[in-house]
Amino acid sequence: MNHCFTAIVPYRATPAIRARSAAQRATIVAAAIAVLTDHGYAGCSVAAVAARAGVATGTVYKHFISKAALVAEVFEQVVSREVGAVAAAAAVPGPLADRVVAVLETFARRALKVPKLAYALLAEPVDPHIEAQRLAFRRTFQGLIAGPIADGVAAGVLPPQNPHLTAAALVGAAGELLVGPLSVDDPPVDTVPALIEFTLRALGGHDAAHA
Amino acid sequence: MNHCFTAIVPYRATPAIRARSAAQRATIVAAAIAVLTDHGYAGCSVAAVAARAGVATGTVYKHFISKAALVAEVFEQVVSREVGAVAAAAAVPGPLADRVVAVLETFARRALKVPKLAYALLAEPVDPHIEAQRLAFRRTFQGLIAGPIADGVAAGVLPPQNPHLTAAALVGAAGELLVGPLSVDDPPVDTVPALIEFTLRALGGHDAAHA
DNA sequence: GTCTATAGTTCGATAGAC
DNA sequence: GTCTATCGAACTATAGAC
Repeated sequence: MNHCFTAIVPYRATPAIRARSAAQRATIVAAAIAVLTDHGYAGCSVAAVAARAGVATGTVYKHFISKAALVAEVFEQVVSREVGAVAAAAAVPGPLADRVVAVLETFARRALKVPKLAYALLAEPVDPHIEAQRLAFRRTFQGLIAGPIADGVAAGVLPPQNPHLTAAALVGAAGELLVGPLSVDDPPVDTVPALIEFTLRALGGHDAAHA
Repeated sequence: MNHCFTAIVPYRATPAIRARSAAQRATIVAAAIAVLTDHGYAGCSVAAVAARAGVATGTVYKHFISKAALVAEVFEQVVSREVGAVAAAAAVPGPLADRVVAVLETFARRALKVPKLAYALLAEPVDPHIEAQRLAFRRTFQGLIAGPIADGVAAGVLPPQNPHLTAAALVGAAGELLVGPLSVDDPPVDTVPALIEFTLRALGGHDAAHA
């Protein structure tokens, strides 16, 4: 009788083990978000993330093939969260121009609360692969505000314009406008009002919104 | 007497050699710009640049320590050229709002003429070091249009606004608005008019400009 | 998970300049 | 004659496909 048989029975993770592994993975991602929030991408070393998660550095690589893979998942989660928050703001009833403003205001206010994180997501130099995620992120945001703009144009409360182009311009404007304030320790208080004014003027709906 | 002295006289490049080397370096940079213009950053391999310059790949590394160093110089040259062109557009006399429009229109028209190159400079995922150059590039552009905006506000032809924030928003808007059109083969013809309309509305100077 | 393809980098040989 | 610039093939690492 050969007991190799038992030896070669492949390792099968029990549900408990699998759950533990998933929990550890989630802990690591959460730790990475925390580090990113506190110290930005520059301070987001694998060692720092591991320490924050209470695991060894090598453990991170049991769950992610590389730092880039970890960061990619972090970006995805954070972006999903932000998109959700912003989409909720877009769903409130009210004048169409105000919905667009609500989206951008929500986006900006949330960004200014976690400046390091927002800067990492918006502008901080990162690896090309993550850079590609940014492009997708922006496109998603554009989609969220192109709808209300198109409705506003159709309803005649906004002047004729290509909704997708205006949406792209507004997303770019919001991002770039935030980059400066996000880089300093004390973001100036007039950033959000400035963005709102800019948006209302750019939509051409300042008067229309009051109609 | 020891004739080692003559032997250890170090090699000193003659002016002719130095000029030749500088010319070759310039040739390589020009070739890199050409490749970037034709095929974007994705097609900008060292081998492709060397072939275009008519030199061997190894020769590139005699002038640049790495591909990143080459690309950094390429970016710097191209950006200088664009900044110069745009600064000239900003210098023409006329209503202040129109100067801002002229800057953005010049920027956009030039970009649309060399879409691959412009996309590489504006949005294509590149290495972090080059990414940092982009941030500086944008800040330079902001400076170019913040002046006329401030003048316009001071003169009362533009509504009250923080010129630097509006400038940042407009730069971001122009960049983001161009990303889409630059990615497709045939950029839509309405991109530049849309940018101009957007800019005039955002400045709040549509009426003021006609005054 | 392995394999292939591609791209950045390096290095020894050669040819030509001083 | 010595020394160096140039070449281009080889190496290595990484990314994407099966």
